[in-house]
Amino acid sequence: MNQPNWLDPDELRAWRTFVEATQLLFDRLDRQLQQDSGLSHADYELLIRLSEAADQRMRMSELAEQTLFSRSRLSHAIARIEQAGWVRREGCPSDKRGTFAVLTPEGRQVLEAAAPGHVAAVRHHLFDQLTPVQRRQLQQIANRIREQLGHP
Amino acid sequence: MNQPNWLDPDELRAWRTFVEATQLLFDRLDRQLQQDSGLSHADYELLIRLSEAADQRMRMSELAEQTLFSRSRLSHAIARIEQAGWVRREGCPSDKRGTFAVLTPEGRQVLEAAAPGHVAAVRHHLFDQLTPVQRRQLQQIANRIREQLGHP
DNA sequence: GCCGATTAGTTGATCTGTCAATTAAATCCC
DNA sequence: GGGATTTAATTGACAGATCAACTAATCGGC
Repeated sequence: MNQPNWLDPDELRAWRTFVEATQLLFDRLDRQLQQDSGLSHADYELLIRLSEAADQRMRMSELAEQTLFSRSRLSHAIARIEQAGWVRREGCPSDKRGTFAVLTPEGRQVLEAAAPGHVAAVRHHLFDQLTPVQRRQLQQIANRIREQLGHP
Repeated sequence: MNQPNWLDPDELRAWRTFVEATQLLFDRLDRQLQQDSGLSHADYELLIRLSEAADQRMRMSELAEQTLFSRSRLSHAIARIEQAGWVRREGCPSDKRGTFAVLTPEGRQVLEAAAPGHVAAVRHHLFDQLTPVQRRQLQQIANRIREQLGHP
């Protein structure tokens, strides 16, 4: 790291294109969700993970892990969507430190209303733009990066 | 968009892997910058764009475009790093509505101190993980997405 | 069984980003 | 050349994220 090993022009171009593309993509998806359903992408992520969990519930710490939220962020976020009536908290009987976040029927409804539009947007802005081969390439590239960053 | 065209399992896996990988990557790079140089990635982006500009200066609106910041966000962000002494503002003589953001020598120093570590991190977490072929694939995929989102 | 260390989760202060409104100058165009 | 429109940039209020500090329960030895 002493004499910096600068990015060559191709790498720099690839890096900036990548940053720009992901930024634009996530911004667009966020906006779509927000406008069509009043959900932030964070909210959506939380609700969908809960909807997939057994009994519509998950321990806070597991939810944090799955969504890559910090515990603090998760506490605040759950407090907000609890306020909105989309989840409720339940204590864990076997570990009294623990809390379950539980998806409410209202939360499920909101999610079900939001999902088709969101999925359509992901499809439209991402998968429809890629060939099947590219989709596999992207999967492999992303997987490599993720693994290296310690998510095996 | 009526009967939702759900993602098939491969697509879902690819999507989640992609989201997770980008999240982890950007988080990691942010943290590295913050800890080693006290810069957020946003700060870094602003400083480097200015450092590349003719005369170390750029109009606010152009800087906003290049970095994909909203104007409001840029105003606030520049106010903060101006406070830190890394840029100053200068009025534009030919268009009195306009403002230039100008990199100060202190700003340049901070940037020069931050850059090698940041570049090394990008290299380590991204390019070193990819084959040259994959790097080209990523560039093309990102480019396709970016173009479709209206950045030709 | 009990004391230190760890783990689960929350809280409040602070920072950053967004949104809508505002100011001021330039441009359009008749 | 003067009134409507557009463009550049800022501002303030609010929403969301981070960070450090905190509480409370469990675990791990011994």
